[in-house]
Amino acid sequence: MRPRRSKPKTRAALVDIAARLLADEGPEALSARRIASEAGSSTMAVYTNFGGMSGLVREMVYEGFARMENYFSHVTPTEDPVADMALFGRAYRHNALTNPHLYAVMFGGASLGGFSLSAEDRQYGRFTLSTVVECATRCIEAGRFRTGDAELVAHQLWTAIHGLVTLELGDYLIEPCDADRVFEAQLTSLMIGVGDTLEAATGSVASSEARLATEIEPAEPAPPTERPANDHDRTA
Amino acid sequence: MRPRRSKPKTRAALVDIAARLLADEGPEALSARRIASEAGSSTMAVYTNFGGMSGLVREMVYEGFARMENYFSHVTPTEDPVADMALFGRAYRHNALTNPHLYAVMFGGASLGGFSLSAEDRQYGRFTLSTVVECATRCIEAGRFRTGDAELVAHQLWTAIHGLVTLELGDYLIEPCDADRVFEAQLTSLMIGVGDTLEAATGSVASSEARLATEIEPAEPAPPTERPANDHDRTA
DNA sequence: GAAAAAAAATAACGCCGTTATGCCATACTG
DNA sequence: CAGTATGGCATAACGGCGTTATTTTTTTTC
Repeated sequence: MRPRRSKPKTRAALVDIAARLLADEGPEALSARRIASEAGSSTMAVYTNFGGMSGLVREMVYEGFARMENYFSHVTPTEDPVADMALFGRAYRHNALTNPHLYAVMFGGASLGGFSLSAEDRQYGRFTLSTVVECATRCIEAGRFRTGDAELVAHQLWTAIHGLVTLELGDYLIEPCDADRVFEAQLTSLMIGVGDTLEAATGSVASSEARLATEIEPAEPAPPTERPANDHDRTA
Repeated sequence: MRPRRSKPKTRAALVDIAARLLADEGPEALSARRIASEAGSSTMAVYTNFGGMSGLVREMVYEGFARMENYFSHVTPTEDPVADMALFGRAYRHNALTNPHLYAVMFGGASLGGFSLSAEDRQYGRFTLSTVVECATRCIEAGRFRTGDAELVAHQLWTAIHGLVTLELGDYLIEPCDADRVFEAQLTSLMIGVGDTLEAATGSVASSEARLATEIEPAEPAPPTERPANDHDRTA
């Protein structure tokens, strides 16, 4: 005798409300009581649907990586792989600046009362890097990048841009070295650092700038992911 | 009639206990109640001495930057400024890995219940970069770095290494691209990116590795800063 | 010694995540 | 169609948090 199934409205409503609270008011507004109150339900709904706040936060993280992946999917490969790579960097930063609180949660920079992500959660989004690795491979094959390890190159670019974005979101980068300046200089330096020439890198980075507005920024926020609903797997 | 002055023991004791709790158990153990309990006093001590938890956290941040500056001060300039610069990178990472929770608090990566740092606090440690800027100037004067803006170069190196360290502390960097590998590759790439040659950068980065163990790691944790005691300036 | 004033103790307020309990709608079974 | 078990959800409670109003204690100065 299989009993009542939770009406799927509740779960989606909780996710939507949590996402809105996170985006509008930041991580401090993400409380089970607040979310339940706005959903017109009790805090128990959070526990039956997600096993606790951690589960709901994990859902947000998945959503965050889905958005990032959506932006990445709009980087169309061209015959200038280094420009494509620079565009990945711009897309990464654009995603972080568009969803700053979500980005902070994804990479632990958020003030989440106490619940933390599991190791599995942290590694969840690393698959997103696979497109970047492919692009790095094309850069190497084109003779633009020196190193033979595309995955290593992707990690170097990722960690560098992540650091800049993190400090930018934390308001650590101010004039005269504001985030825009450091970012542009860093993009070029990174390409040179892994093997490109000054001239080629400068050109490719410059050409990637226009593509941000045409290819990446118009990307809509991606449909509400509708994940396979892995309820009840509460974290430690 | 000037009244009772707080016996200075209490203030120092609170800072010491908080620092120990942060180092041993992480940011989640940093509660006014817990600290007061371990100090054998009431939570009010936190408010009279620091104006609240934010004030005490700010004190930790100052301590954190003092430790970083202490490590930086052990980077002795040599005739290979690029090796010196690489050593700054190693010192930065060493400091972060030695005081991981403290580093997380300094740059907002910590789960602090809700209290955040003021803009002033965030900019406090940027003076620490001045030694790095000087080193960048020497690199430029030596013809090793291309760009003329030493401050910009310092920011590029800082944000890149910060990103790597942040992801390393969050356990985001796993095999085969573990933190050590990415860090070593990144050090060299960064130097090349800002103008050094592959050969020169490789040599300087390699030579900086031995200096970490001899110059930086032996540096003791720096004396308990004994700051000018700016009590009562509670943050918003 | 007395008085003033700041530090610290006590206890309370309103948050938080979490959970034990119980109701009740639902979806199987017969 | 009726009965029943089962899982979602509301209620209310527990312990912990930062913070604060109130009171007590201690020190300094006259």
